[in-house]
Amino acid sequence: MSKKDSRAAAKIRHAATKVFAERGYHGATTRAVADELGLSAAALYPHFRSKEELLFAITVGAHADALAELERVDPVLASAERLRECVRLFALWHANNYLLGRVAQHDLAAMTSEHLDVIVELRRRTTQLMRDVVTSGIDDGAFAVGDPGVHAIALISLCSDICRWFPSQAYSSPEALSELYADIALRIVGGSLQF
Amino acid sequence: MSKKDSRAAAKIRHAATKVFAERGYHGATTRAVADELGLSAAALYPHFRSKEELLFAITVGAHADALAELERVDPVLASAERLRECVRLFALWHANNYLLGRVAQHDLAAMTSEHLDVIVELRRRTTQLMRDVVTSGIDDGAFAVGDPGVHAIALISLCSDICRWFPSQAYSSPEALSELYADIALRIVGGSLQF
DNA sequence: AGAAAATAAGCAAGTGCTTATTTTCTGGCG
DNA sequence: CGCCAGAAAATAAGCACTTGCTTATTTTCT
Repeated sequence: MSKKDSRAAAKIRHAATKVFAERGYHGATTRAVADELGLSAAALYPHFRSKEELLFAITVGAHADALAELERVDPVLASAERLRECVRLFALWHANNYLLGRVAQHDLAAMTSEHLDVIVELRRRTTQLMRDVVTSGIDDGAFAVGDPGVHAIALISLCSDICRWFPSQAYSSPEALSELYADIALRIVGGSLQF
Repeated sequence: MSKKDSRAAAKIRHAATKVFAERGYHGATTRAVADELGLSAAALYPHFRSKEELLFAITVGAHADALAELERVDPVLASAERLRECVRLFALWHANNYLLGRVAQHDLAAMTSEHLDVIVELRRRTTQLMRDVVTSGIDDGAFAVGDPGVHAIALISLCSDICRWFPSQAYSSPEALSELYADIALRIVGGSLQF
């Protein structure tokens, strides 16, 4: 509960993120998480009531962080610049936090339905925000596509899949990659700025 | 071993695909797979030596099928048409076989390293083929991007992520979706046919 | 009757989690 | 500074349950 306690909890979350990302939630044991910190398995339980609560803490944090990146982007920017910045930051987050992203996307089915509801709502807001950006670009003529929904999904697929393959030998700089992805995003929606 | 045996094995693979897709490999039990067919858990073992071999059979089949779709596309087509067809068929496979795709992408870490090697090779060939398509389009001036590697990854991300969210209420037709994705693919590489 | 298939029963190992106990830390006082 | 009471944290041990898989037996089919 104190500041010390929350730092201990953060260390456990970090270790669990690594272990869950490597083996999957069900494939990872509480003993393996504790081993990562040199603790016994029982040491986790003063901080998290169960393994599933630990997963939820990781997952909700990751989704909230990624959404916060999108929400940082100023909505009064011109459509093309707004989309570019959204995709750049969203891709950047997934490259910088690829272990977190893997856990957050991979183990949704392992959560209680109450916890899953919280995650689904965060994902809904993420998709909605990306769709709004595409829609306003279509409305003001900056983008040249018909269906904002499918293009928003495509943009999110593109970025969130980064954490599956990143880093690779050829692409190990999060910043360079996210600039490339911002270019790709503008082409996906038929943006005209780069022509 | 006989025809009857391989049909029984196919039924087990199909049931396991559903159960593995729902709960993940480690979250699924051999008893749950057998229950899906109304069999006892022991009935799986004449057909597959272990749960992991069952996973491998599913995973290698899925990856080989998806790669076969790409290899069906005639390499002498014009670059834009070739890419469009590759993405259309690859996206179509992932929409039509989303359960298979989930298992094939989700549980790689649960396999033995010998089995994983086989999968990695199939994925390497898939990525290589997509990169070749992009590269030849750049070479003959049909596409207007600099880095074929990152664009091939983007195209594969786009298609393979379909099996994570498909179907949704708004997008439930594999054919319509894959046509849309073929359009998106051409824009990603700066193709000029659609302008 | 004889072959093929599936089963019931169960084993050894591993799971999440609990609890009684020990260790470690903290801060005031001689 | 040393020391020790009280609190906080971590542990060892283990419980109840589930796991993948095996084997001796029964059932099913021709």
